[in-house]
Amino acid sequence: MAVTLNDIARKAGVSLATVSLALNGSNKVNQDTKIQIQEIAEELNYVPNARARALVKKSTKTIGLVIPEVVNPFFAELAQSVKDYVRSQDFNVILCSTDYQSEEEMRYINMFRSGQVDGAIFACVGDMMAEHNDSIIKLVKENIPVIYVDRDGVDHDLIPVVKSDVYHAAYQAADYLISLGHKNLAFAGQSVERLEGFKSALMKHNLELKEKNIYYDYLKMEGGYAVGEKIAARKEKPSAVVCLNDEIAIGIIQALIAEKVKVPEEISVVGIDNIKMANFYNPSLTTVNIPVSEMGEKAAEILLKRISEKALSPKEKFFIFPTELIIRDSSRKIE
Amino acid sequence: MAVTLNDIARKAGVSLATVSLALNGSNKVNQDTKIQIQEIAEELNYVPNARARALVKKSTKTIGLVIPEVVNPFFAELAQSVKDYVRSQDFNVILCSTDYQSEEEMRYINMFRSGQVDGAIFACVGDMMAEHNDSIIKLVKENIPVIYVDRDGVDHDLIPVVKSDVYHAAYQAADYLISLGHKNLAFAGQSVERLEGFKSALMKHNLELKEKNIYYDYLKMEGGYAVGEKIAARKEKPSAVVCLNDEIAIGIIQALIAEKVKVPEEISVVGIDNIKMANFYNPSLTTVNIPVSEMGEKAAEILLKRISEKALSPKEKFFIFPTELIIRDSSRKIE
DNA sequence: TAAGTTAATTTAAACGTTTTAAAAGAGGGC
DNA sequence: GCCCTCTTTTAAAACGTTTAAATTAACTTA
Repeated sequence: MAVTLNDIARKAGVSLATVSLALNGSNKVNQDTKIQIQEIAEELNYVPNARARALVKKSTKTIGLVIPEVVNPFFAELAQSVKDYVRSQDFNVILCSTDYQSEEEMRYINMFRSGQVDGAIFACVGDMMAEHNDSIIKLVKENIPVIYVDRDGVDHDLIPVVKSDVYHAAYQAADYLISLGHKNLAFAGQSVERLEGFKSALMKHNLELKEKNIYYDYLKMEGGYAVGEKIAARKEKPSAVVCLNDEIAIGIIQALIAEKVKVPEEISVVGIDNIKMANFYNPSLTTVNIPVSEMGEKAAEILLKRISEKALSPKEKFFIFPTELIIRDSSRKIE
Repeated sequence: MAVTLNDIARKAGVSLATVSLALNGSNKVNQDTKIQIQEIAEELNYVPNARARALVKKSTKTIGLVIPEVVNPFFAELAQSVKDYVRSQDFNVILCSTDYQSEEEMRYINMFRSGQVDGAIFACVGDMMAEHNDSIIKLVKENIPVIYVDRDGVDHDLIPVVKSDVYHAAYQAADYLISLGHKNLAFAGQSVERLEGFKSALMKHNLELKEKNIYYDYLKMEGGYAVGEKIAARKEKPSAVVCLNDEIAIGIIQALIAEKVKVPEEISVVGIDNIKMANFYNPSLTTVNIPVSEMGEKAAEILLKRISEKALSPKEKFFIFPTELIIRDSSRKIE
């Protein structure tokens, strides 16, 4: 059986309270006793029982990280950076991937209410989870702080939001393509904010947006591939495509190439995110960088701060990160 | 404040024990009382306190998953499948990525000893962590079951191992290239088992292995790129390269293309793992599939079984998964 | 009607910590 | 020897569950 404070107390001939105090470095226990107790603890290979400690301290030193999926470079990087930061503060992270299932997110919210975590980060694309915002706010009111990362359509005093300016990112991508001479632009992916940014660039240059140039399809690489095939099949093709993210862009390019449409010679394709693979893809991908690691770190940082401060309403509410156009080989001037 | 069993008991006019029994569906509490209690619990929005429950049940319904990094498609997929399985059994997973740091793995082992998890999966490439095997075995003796996934150089009765036959995978890759007429093969990456498999294929066909054709370099995409540059700079180049994994293969191809060496026309490149990107890369990557999802699910399954059974020594020890050659566009017959 | 059964409920201990208030001990000054 | 102060130690409550054992009530049965 695992050794407890009691075992040490017996062996040292002192009370269990003294042992607890000693091992927690209290200065009201005698130096000699303290050292002796620490030695015995060492000798018995004592490790404090995290479950018992969690009960009395009302804290598990664990946070929940809710993301749609880990098998997605963007969220993987987010997870990595969140984990790195909280780990430096002796916290752990429970991996809560929902696979885009609304009920699964709800299950996590309930798990959080049970006190298994001290706080949580919700990162989510789209607003399919909007129905849960009320439950999440309840969570916060029950003193489980929450941070949103890039979650659309949310605005509540109790929940800080860390986000990048994806509206601007889409604008940058489109604006850049237009500056290369493109006039017939398409957009792929389902994101209100990004689509709006895209539109605003067209508007600024008095370009028309054709409805058939918008592909609202599903978001992964396979979905991108399907869109690429559709584009390749068109008689009169757009000369450039802005994609919701790099994965979709890669899917589209792959399909275009398979259908003998040359990228970037015939069609320029631009992504958003700047995942690592964007730089290693062939052709390397022009994209708009979203500083996801910095965002994850910031989210983790403010979450832990809120956990330790226990103040219900945060002082700052928005943390917006700038995006940056990264020009590579999947885009080029139109002849 | 959060509502407790006591609050419900008071409101229902029964003892706290009855409430506990009722909410846990015990059949020794009267139907009517049970229903009444459940209604009150519902009304008060009661959620059992996971910390208290963990203390008395000596279980957190949480496992630890130790991997080098999530930002790596292979481990991301492993994490996903492990999470999916344990979640179906109402368990959670703590994400323990070590970033290849030995001390970090040790910190996790200590965390596990504190009873924050009911069991753990250690997935690790290479044997850089061999120094910890003793500590891990201690963990198991303290009744925290452990499963290894693809961890080399380990053989202990208390620890089941889930692995793929990577020796054979490398053999398959090399054997296939040789069957295409290649005679001057290179190998990239640091893995004893895979290199041995590679060698055995050469041996079988009486091909010579040149020392300069082995690139022991570091394992990520950037490392692959560096190797690709070195190969491109050689006067007399190998005609085919077998890589430790797909990421390295992609890095190599990217460098070769950048240096105007055509893949597969001049050099065939074959990976191992069959990550999703292998199918979307350009050229699509010939590789050897490792069924990582199945492996993750199996590991999770036997871990949970061991947790529930509490038997120290497992019946079965090895779970080996077959690999499969996937032929795509990054390899071709030699002229 | 007393003893025996069964069903429903409660009491109380247990899990292993932390922490507060109180007790005990040590030393000093008078 | 007594009081005071300061340091060190301890007892005990608390955290919110689960659960074995004990109690109570209601009902059978001889």
